[in-house]
Amino acid sequence: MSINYKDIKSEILTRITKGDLPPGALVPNEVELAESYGCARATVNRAMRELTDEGILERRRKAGTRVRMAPLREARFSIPVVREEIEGQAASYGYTLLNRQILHAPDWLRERLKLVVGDDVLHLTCLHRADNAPYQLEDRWINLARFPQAAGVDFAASGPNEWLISTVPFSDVEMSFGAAAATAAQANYLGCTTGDALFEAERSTWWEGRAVTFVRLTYPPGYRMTTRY
Amino acid sequence: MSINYKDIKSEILTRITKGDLPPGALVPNEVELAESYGCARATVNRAMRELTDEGILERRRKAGTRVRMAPLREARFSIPVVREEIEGQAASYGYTLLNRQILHAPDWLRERLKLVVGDDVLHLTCLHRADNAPYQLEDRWINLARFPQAAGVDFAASGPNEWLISTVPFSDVEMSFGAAAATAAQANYLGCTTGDALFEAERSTWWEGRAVTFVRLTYPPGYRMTTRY
DNA sequence: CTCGTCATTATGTCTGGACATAATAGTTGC
DNA sequence: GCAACTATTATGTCCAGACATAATGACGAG
Repeated sequence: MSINYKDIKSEILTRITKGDLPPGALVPNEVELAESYGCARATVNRAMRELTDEGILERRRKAGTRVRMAPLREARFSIPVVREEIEGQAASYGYTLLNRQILHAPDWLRERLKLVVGDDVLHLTCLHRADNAPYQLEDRWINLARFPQAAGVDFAASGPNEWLISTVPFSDVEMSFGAAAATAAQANYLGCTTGDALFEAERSTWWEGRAVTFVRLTYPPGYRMTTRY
Repeated sequence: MSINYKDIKSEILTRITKGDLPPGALVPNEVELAESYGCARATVNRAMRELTDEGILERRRKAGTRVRMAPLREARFSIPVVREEIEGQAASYGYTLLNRQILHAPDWLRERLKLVVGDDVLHLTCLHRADNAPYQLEDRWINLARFPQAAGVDFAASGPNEWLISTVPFSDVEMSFGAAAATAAQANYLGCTTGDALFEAERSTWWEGRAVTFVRLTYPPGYRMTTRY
């Protein structure tokens, strides 16, 4: 029953929360800690490295390890595939493709995705339902200049989300959340009133410096996106 | 110039995105990989462990390592202290305490924070401004049964956020985002019209199983919370 | 055929050593 | 006093080996 890197993590964490190691304080160096815990430096190193990844500590070569001034608290949350999200709530999943067309990228999209004039995009509008009630309105734009094969896929049966996830890689993502008043079209599909406050999530995805897709997800009034950590 | 665990990570990642290792595929075991890369198993282990943490792989003892079916797409973002967020945009930060009172926790709060009937809470309402324009309306509730010292702090000069961060530890957090129509009071403080669509973030915090604080942050129309990864 | 037992296997972690690298602090030259 | 070098120091990474642990799959008893 020897010392575990997890024990060291929680021991250090206790010292911090007890005020023994206030924000900004210098944590003993790895060699000293290893000696005092009676373990190898690698073990201490792992504990400290993870605490650093978690935003609790701050490390600089030669300068040493310090407790972060304002502990960088990171919210993480997974963005599930809608279908899984709905089925996870023991509700039945429904999907409808509302609209599909190929067109030149509009100006605002060109700017967002850094596209070139004349690039074609596939524009899809889909509605996802949970137990038959509108759950999410998906406004999807796929860069055909990058993924021409998307033009040949039939999105009538399953959403572009699922196709993209299994076939298109990505490396850079920008997400943003906000609120907007429902347009007449949105209100119609989501079963609410024009002007209602809707929660909106947008995601842009790139691969090797080139745009893959942009999507705007809109939810009915009252929807909340929740995460725990 | 030997092999780095980062090289292994990106090599595996390339194999995945190239379709060489499709979702669900079994990745060679650590011993084999170590041999083929000509490095120690510990190095391969670290690469695989990090890819697992990042949601790319899935590992089970004896069963081996597999590429995740639906790569767990995680948005991570740090929740900055408002002041730092504003000053980071090269804007001047302004703060006003609008309201402060001690009262019994209302029912909805008791339920949310799992409080006991009769527990006192400190209720604060504050406005944060960027270049004098309303930036964030903070509706803060602090559990006095847990942190009685909060009652003695003067929040006139700086926000409860900063005090909490530097003095109160927490271990469990639940965050949620949504949209809501502006109430008359919110519209007044945020300089918008009643009924406008506002972006709302809520955060509940616990430490050692007991509630620390609950806060609801409301932003003026048009605000977007953005993250990159 | 089903249930429990046990060997096998891949990952999880630790050791004690090594060299690499970044950043500081001290020293030297101007 | 200032700038450029240099030694020192703490972290970053690696290695080769070891034992721990969880989960599977095969085997045997009922």
